[in-house]
Amino acid sequence: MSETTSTPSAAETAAPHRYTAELAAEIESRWQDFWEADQTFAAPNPTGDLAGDGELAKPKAFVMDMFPYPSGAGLHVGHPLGYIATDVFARFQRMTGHNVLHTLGFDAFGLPAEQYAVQTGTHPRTSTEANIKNMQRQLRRLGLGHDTRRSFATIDPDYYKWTQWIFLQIYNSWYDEEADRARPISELIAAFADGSRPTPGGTSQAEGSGGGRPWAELTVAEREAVLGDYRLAYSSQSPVNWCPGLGTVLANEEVTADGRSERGNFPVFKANLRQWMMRITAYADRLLSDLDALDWPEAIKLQQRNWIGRSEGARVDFAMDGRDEKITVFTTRPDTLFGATYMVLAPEHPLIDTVVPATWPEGTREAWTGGANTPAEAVEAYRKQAAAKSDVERQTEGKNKTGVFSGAYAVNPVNGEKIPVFVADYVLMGYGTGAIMAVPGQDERDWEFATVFELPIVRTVQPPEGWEGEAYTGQGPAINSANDEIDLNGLDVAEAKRRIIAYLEERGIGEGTVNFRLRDWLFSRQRYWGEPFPIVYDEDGVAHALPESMLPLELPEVEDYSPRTFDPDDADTEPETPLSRNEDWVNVELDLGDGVKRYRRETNTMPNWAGSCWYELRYLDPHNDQRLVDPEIEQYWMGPREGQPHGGVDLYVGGAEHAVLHLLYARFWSKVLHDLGYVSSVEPFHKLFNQGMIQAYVYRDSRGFPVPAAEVEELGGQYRWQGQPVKRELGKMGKSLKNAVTPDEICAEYGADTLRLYEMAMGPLDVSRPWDTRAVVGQYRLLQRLWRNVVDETTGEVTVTDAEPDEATLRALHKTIDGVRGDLAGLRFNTAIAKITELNNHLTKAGGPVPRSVAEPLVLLIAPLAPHIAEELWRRLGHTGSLAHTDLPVADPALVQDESVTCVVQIKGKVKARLEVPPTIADADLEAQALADPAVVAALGGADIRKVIVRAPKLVNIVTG
RNA sequence: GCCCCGGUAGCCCAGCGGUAGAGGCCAUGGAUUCAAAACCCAUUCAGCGUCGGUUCGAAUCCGACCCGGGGCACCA
Repeated sequence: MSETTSTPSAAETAAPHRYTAELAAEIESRWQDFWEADQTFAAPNPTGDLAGDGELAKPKAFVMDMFPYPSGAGLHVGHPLGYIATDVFARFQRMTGHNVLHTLGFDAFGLPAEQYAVQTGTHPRTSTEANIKNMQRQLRRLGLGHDTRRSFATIDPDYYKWTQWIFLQIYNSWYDEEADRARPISELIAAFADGSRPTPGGTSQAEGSGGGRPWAELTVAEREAVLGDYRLAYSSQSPVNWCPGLGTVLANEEVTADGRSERGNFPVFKANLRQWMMRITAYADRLLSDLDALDWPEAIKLQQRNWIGRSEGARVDFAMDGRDEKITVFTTRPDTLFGATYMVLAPEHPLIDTVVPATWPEGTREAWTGGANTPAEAVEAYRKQAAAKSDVERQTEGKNKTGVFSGAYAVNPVNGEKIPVFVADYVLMGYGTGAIMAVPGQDERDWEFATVFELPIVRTVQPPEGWEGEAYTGQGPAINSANDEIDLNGLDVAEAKRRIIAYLEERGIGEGTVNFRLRDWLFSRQRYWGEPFPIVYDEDGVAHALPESMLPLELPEVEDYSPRTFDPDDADTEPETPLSRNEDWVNVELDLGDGVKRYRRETNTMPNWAGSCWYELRYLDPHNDQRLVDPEIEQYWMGPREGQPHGGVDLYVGGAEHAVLHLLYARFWSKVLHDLGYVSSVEPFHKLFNQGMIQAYVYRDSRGFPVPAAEVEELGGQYRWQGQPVKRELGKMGKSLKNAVTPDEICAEYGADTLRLYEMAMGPLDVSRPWDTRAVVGQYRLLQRLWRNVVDETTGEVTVTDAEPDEATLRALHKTIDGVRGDLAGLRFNTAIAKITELNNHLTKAGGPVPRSVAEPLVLLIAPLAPHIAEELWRRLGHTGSLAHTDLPVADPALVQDESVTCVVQIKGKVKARLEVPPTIADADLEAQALADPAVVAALGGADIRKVIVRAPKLVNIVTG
């Protein structure tokens, strides 16, 4: 050991009891151990294995984070921002008389975990569990007050047993439109069986159908086909998003606007595949209307509303010219029906094949034929071309309208005009009916198409005077809209819609209707690392649900768990499920109630959203092996109550990137579980808060490559790395940008309390801001001054006195108490810290020993933010046990105001004098005092006073004539 | 193109009709030290993105525009 390290430094000699990083580390690990041993944060349930000793007299508070993927990269300082915030809030709630449930689990299935496992060549479970351990270590070091008894990971068989169980409930349910809720499928079967509900005929999209025959006469396969059209989870053959680069299909929500996978940014193609779907569309209306009573950021509500995309309009039937078929369209502008001069079918529209004539009709324009000899050839060529295009290509080709004439004509039902039917890819099969009536006069897209193909344009809404634009989509009186039976001319848009809908309904050729953009949720993935479906197929290919007794259906151990991925740009590929490679697992003999038979297992797995769709419920009752959650416990923590009509978690904090995906899916599952009577809450999350992102500077060299940010030096506004100039930009924090800062580093340098304070003090929680390691020291200094206000750095003795604080200190304390309570309740942690700092600075400046009656409330106030140092000081101040459940001080309203306030006297808005006055001064007294002030008299110079505005006690404004 | 959110000191941010500043960083000066770091004390720095309007009074309310960030985007 060298001399320099063995000899204590002068500072250590002078102040051996100073709050240093070493002392902070010692205090922090000691209190973390104490909390764990003491189970300080264990929240009692009303009943069950986690029930407490007595009555749960306190109001509850259920605080939650969006749980993390256990990434192999470990945490950087941006990750725990939300976890610290919820911990501060939870601790605050605990100190204001609440029974607080706060814990954290892990969302450990899914693509990221699997990809990481593939990269590192280890089994997903091995790497995932190691990552979870590492993350738990990092998080524990931050002093998060979690009820660790309630933590779990979605990959735990005890957990995913219930994920599978919920899937079965959804599978075994249907949506009763009349009752407007989900009901068990058994009730539907009973209704079919006793004839109280007729079996549907011929509408099934599945092979075979009931065809309206009595239920008793249907085969098992036929019955299943009928039920498949009702089940809330069903398998169907339909166009889905196929992503060869990921080797799996994706939900619409996982595909970006430019047709790429949200994860990995690979191209996505349309492919017709049999996949599992969730009938989320049945809940479209409720998902929309229930948003209103939620305490969510407006931006998120708006995104959900847009995604659900409710639009009111009408269905209208157009008869085909000379044929029996009709084309049904959806339009939001039935009032413009007289202006419909052509129609368009989506390339995938099933009617195309039947309506295309053998030859081009007389007089077909060359430009409409796409150069083909027959309509069939033209359509076939166009469909091929459209199918080969990825959504990316459709996007990059912009809004140039393409299409081809089908050779068929339809008839406009209100004016009898023969109008041509086109096939064009600007109409999407997935929206409305996949067919439109085109009204170029009032629709920009139709106008463009009509221009390209020289189709007639009829305005049916009078544009305003001086209108020089093309399609007019605004309000105005109807024109050119009358026949012998109806006259819309002169009516405004809304009234014209009403009249025409009534007209269409009378004649049975249309009806007012509501259409949604939302589509059913594609629920199967061709991956290994997900929940297996509890479904098997018999020898006829009929699906059967596994009974609850066979759950959990565990993932088999396989040699090769990696997904089959393809050339990302090769649309002509098909997914292959990893589980299908395992014949021993796939082929089973089971007794499902009618003797032992051979079955094949479903080899798809569930998407990673499945596990996060209901985890809030499992936190409540994590060890229950009889039900997913005890109803009494669910009612206690999440049930509807005053101000929370739909129930739900009291505070849910997470990133805004889950605005649609996770939050929409979780809401959907909540509603199903509610309808089926398993939970009392209708919504999972009452209050949602989106935290901002911690950004970081990225420094790039002349080639544009990131250089290690920690090694960059700043010289007079210039940034240099190893002598060479580098450019600075603001970006995300991460290993690849060489700017990651880890919580471990900051904890080692300053301690967890400093890190917590810094992250909370950087700015409002919902705002993104750049990380600045140099600035962290500011919060460290605060803690050092706080420590020094209580503990003598030289002797380690507690220095507080029993003397009464002076008036100014007392008022400062109560103002701080008042302000901090309000700020913590409102998640304004940055201003709460500023107020605590202000009080602490006041005490530092006052010098001398701090009165106990000030030091103790100060320690309590900072406890939610910097819990370790607060616990330590509280202990040194003579208290036993933890302060975690001690009540925060309450401000005396009489002491919240200053003794005197400065009143500003303005003349015509300009400050001319200042007066020290009591805060309770009356308007008249203040006015008199202001007018008598020598400076004011001088400034007035005898001018006429027109008006005096008094806002006691802060302001007097004199307006002169 | 449409819809949100935001532009206040060199930087991060308070203030959201009434004195432009709560807090922190940085910088500078002082104190301390044999010296330095740390700690302590003090100070500098903006007229609130731009232009109009409302008002006795606007950073704050309203309108238009500019800049930055986010979302949506052939959805009939």
